[in-house]
Amino acid sequence: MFVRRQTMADGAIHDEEVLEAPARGSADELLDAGAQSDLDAMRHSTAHVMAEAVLALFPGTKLGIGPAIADGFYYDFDLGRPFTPADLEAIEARMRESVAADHPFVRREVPLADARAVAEGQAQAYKVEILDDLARRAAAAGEPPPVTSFYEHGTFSDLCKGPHVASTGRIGPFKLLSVAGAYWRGDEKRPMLQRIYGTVWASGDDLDQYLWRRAEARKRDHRRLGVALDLFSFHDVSPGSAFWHPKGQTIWRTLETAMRELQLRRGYQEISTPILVDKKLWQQSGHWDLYDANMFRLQSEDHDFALKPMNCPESTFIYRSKIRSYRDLPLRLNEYGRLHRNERSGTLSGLTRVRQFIQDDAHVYVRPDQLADEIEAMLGEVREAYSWVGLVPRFAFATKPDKAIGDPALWERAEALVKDALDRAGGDYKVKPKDGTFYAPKIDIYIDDALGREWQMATIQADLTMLPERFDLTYIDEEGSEQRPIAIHRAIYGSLERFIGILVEHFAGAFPLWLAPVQAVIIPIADRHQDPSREFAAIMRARGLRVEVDVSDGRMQNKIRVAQEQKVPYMMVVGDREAEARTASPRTRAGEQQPAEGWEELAARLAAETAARRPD
RNA sequence: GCCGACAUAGCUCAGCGGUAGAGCAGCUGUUUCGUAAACAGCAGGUCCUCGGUUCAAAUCCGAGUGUCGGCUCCA
Repeated sequence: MFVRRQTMADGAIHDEEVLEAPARGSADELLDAGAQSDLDAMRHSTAHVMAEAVLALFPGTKLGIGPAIADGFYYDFDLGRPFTPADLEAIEARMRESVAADHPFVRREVPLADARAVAEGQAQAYKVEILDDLARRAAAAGEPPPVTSFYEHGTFSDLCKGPHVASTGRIGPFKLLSVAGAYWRGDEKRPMLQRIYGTVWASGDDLDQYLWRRAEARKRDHRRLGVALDLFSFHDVSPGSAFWHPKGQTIWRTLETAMRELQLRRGYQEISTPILVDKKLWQQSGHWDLYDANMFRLQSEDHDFALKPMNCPESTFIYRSKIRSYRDLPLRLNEYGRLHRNERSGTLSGLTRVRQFIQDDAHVYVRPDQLADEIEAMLGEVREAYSWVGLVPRFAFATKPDKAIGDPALWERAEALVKDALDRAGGDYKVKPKDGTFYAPKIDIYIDDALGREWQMATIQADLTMLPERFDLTYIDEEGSEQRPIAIHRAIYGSLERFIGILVEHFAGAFPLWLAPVQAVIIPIADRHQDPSREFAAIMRARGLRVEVDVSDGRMQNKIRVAQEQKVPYMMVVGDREAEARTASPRTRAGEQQPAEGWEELAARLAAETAARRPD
């Protein structure tokens, strides 16, 4: 499944696992020895077999690392040139030979110094570096150099903590998937290696199912469906920025309207602030130093400006436009501001990674004693909004990163308050150390979509530093003295672009009635049914429904097919019977035929369904 | 940004040194039809851009632009 692996904790624990791992054993025994699953062990073993094949076919290749990952494995190689598709086929064939030969995996423990000598002898520079790192880490912890382990199968041997399956014959059906460049240790200043990705499963059925899931994910790809459903497009005149077509914009406005309704109920007030902002603001906020690489800058009349990458600093101008009393708080200011972030060209991707986007952003200024209640209420906002589209949020608590501004004491206080709110809201959450923003600890909200893929969506940040301190925000308390408010930054959909992209894939383009850009298509059978159809459409539109009449020259069957392909929730055929009786029997896009109803009743029923914002 | 691949009609794609093709969509005509494709005809292209090689370039080479797969899973 598309489950994201947890990142491992520190290295010391792994060293213990290494020492306890048996020299040989069944996959189950090895599992007991510390692998997350026998599947992981098998995936790791497959990576070894791939490395064996690569070394056999391309002697002198330097090995990077080759871990198991979600759904498969990879191995990084340095052979001085990229792999070709033909290389992959040859490697795969060579791997099958190794699997057929059923070589046992043998574990051998070697003192670190000896291992280093071996790796150096084989000119495996990356392995030498790994060993040196291990030695350095042990030294830093005041421990003796650890004993390392090698796993051998056939003539191949690789530095590896294990565990592995008993022999290469235990490796299930596999397939090499792709090659990609990958920097050594993810660092763009280091050499670029060639990474081969592969997948391996316990059974042929599992492999087929995985490949089917990949194919299904491709079919649901919002970039494909966005074109097919006429929602949006991208053009090289503005890379990373969507052009919204009428239907996509309808989805957008519908989501926005729903959120505005929620915000009104929760006491938010909407503001709007400029996009083009003087450098001095960004210097004051800290963005100029810490967010520099992500800002688009421009100059005019000797002034430096930047397009805003975030709305937050400007909202403080509205806060400070008058003296605030403790009675004014919480002050909830929301803004649908257009943001620009200069993402590196190679990272742009459809609607999920863009340079220009709009968030359903808000900044809520609270007294410290109000923070936990407010955050708890926001978690409720998230649950409500996500229920409209059938998503269930999960929460993660992200703490202070290394690159941060502000007084450490304030950070400590902010983290304690956020944690308190999370605990009070109940439910599980995981902790992501050092994953906060440079100005605030935060709660990140994740969902799993219909294909089980995890996405990061909303965020709630408790800021005691950037806005309150740097912009000197105050309120007057009961005693008449000045106090600092806390600023909560919060977005629920997050970026509307990204949210819609995820929804397209989640629903495979079949949006629920309340969100569908066209909610119903009325299909006249013959030309004489066009006027009655228009009359019916007018009744539907009077109820606020988004309805089209298909007056094209096609046959009814074809019109149904087109509406099906456009994933329109309801189709209403109008022929002699319907025109006469002023009724319609809706056909759903699931192919279900509903009983005939009068035009007025049907319009009222669909309008009520729309207002309910149900996710199905 | 870096590595690799790709870029042909609105869409999906074929053609891979010798004057540009299909299906769908579009337009026109015929058809007026009961719940997933009526029939016929027509039109549609600086083959991403710029430069080079060649008698000849969509095709080969180079540069640029954009898109896609990655660069975050740490023996």
